[in-house]
Amino acid sequence: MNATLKDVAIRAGVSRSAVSRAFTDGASVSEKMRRKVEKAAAELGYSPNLLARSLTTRRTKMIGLISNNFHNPIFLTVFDQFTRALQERGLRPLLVNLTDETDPQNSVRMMREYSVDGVVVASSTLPPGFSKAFRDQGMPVVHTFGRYSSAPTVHVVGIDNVECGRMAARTLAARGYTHVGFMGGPAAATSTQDRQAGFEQELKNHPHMRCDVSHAADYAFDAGRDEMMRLAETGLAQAYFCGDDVLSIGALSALRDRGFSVPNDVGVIGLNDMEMAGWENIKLTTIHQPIKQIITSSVELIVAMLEEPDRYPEARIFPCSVVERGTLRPIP
Amino acid sequence: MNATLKDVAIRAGVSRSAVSRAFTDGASVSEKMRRKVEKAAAELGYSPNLLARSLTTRRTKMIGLISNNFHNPIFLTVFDQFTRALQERGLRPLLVNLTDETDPQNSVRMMREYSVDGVVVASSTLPPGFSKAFRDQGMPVVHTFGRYSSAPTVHVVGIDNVECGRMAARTLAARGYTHVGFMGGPAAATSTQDRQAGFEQELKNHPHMRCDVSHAADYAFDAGRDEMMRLAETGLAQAYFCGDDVLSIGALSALRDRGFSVPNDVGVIGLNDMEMAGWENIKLTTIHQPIKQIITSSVELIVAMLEEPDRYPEARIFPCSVVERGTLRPIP
DNA sequence: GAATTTTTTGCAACCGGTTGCAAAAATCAA
DNA sequence: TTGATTTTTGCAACCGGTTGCAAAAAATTC
Repeated sequence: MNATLKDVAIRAGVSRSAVSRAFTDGASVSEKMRRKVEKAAAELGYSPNLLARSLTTRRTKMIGLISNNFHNPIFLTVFDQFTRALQERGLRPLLVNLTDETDPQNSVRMMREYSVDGVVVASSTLPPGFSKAFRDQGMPVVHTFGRYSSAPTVHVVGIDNVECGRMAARTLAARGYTHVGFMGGPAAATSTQDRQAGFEQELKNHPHMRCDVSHAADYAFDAGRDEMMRLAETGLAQAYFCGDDVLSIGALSALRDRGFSVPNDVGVIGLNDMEMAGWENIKLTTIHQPIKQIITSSVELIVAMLEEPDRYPEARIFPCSVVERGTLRPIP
Repeated sequence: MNATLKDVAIRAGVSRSAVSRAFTDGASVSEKMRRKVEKAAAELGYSPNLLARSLTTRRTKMIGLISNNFHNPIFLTVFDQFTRALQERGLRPLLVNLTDETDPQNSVRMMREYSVDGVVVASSTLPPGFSKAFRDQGMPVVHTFGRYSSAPTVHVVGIDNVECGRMAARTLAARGYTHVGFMGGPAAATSTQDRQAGFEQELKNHPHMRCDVSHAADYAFDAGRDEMMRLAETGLAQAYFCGDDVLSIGALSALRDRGFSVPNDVGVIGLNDMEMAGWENIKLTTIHQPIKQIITSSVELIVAMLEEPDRYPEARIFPCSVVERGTLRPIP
């Protein structure tokens, strides 16, 4: 059906190797030969089969992009950035949707079956062991939004969630709140655990501050809304650090629904600074996570690993900062 | 590095064909042989290379998933649904991000290079010619959210945008608005053109109604907001049909910002019924598009085409319906 | 113009699988 | 037990490419 190398070779009256060389740059071919081959190829509408090629070159130019969060709008940005950055480098993302699965074995097998050149795990909820499973199979892997560790076994690109927790606590303290709440995402998510740990740790420096802790079932609007509804029944703190913007927006919706004014009655600070956080009808005060830089860096890293698979693991941590909008009361 | 067929064959002391057969179901292998091979394979951690296999079977089990909208949150749902539905059928999506490109030739070549089994074009803005280019190359293709045509040349799954336009006009007419506005997405998008056509067509049945027309630069929050800001300067209609929910939400933000009350001063009706449209602080009246059904159907269709590539083209059109929330004044 | 060096080309083997065909083994019938 | 039939197995060619090596062609040197 589609023209093959052989067809082009016959048409151009040359050997198959010659055609192959004409299509790989850096190969030893004369100008005359290249032109002859290109002409024949154009006439036949030939384009090389990358998968057949990968058999010998051992490069498929495919990168497995694994995620388990298709509910948080932030991930649309994440996919956008990833696909573009990969495409710019001639790579293609093979998308894996992991909903509810945390056992890496299936994914590892699948990625091996497809001979992807590398794997990007884009998730703030999967445990470090997940990405480690790929490394153990000798696959280049980068865990984007993964847990920061001072002794990483796998390349991690993201933020220091513990520090973000601290930052949130400091921000609330500075505004004079004395009874605060941490509303995390799923308790099993590493990002939630770390943000909580940092938050509580910093509060120890402010002994007069009380802290409630609770968790939403998911990093999603509904989960945040439901959890805040529940809290509104049982009694509210003065201000909440929500583990994520989409949770915060859900929480805001619940608060307004219950007749509470934000920030007068209750304050909210989120994390991510997603596009929506800046919308006029939301105006969420939040901690900015530099998504774009994180992803660019992740792609650079995975590309570097293609050249140097045994690269010494590193953690690339990007600083975050508070973006002041309208959901916390001003500094007194 | 990774164990190959040959390694397993040697270890099990059988021929390579035997190993191959043990891994393809329906092949002629004795139970004894299968067990022997599986044991050796397990010991070596072998899993077959799907791409090498695809060379002879001519099936890669990869589906190209092409989209050009990574700004509309609705597409996160779209990707979620697509990846899951494909995965359930043992297929993998190879994601293509098309930002700003409407020439299909590049994409076609790329999809051929990767020998995808089929292509799903998920876009309401790309012209029919785009998906047709794949069909012309003999590739199974489904255009999801594509333009409905009574004589489709390519399989289309989606809604009747013209009818949606009419529906919006009828809804506004029933509420007694006499000066309405159509605020579309990009003028080049087929969905915008069709929605506008239906809208204007229906208004002809209501000669007392006046209609303004304008377009946002993109199907995105900012674009909707900017466009409504502009309209607020030059004079507003009583109610707007916005070509999409995310545009509507942008428009709402602008209206509230400019001090207009919705629905008292200005009414808004959107299209899509995205998750956010139901949020408490938004409560957008909109036309529901059955995304889930559309995608399930799209995947069923592309799977069917793998068996029957020359299947006669069809258009699968799903009905939409108005979801009443809080952004239009009640029927008088 | 011959000898030497460099560049270009084709041969043949290989990448990791599948598959048609015929031989071998197992099963069945008498 | 033998012969016929069915099932299982291995051989070898193939899928669509790449690549090391040696021969051929072109370029350079003297």
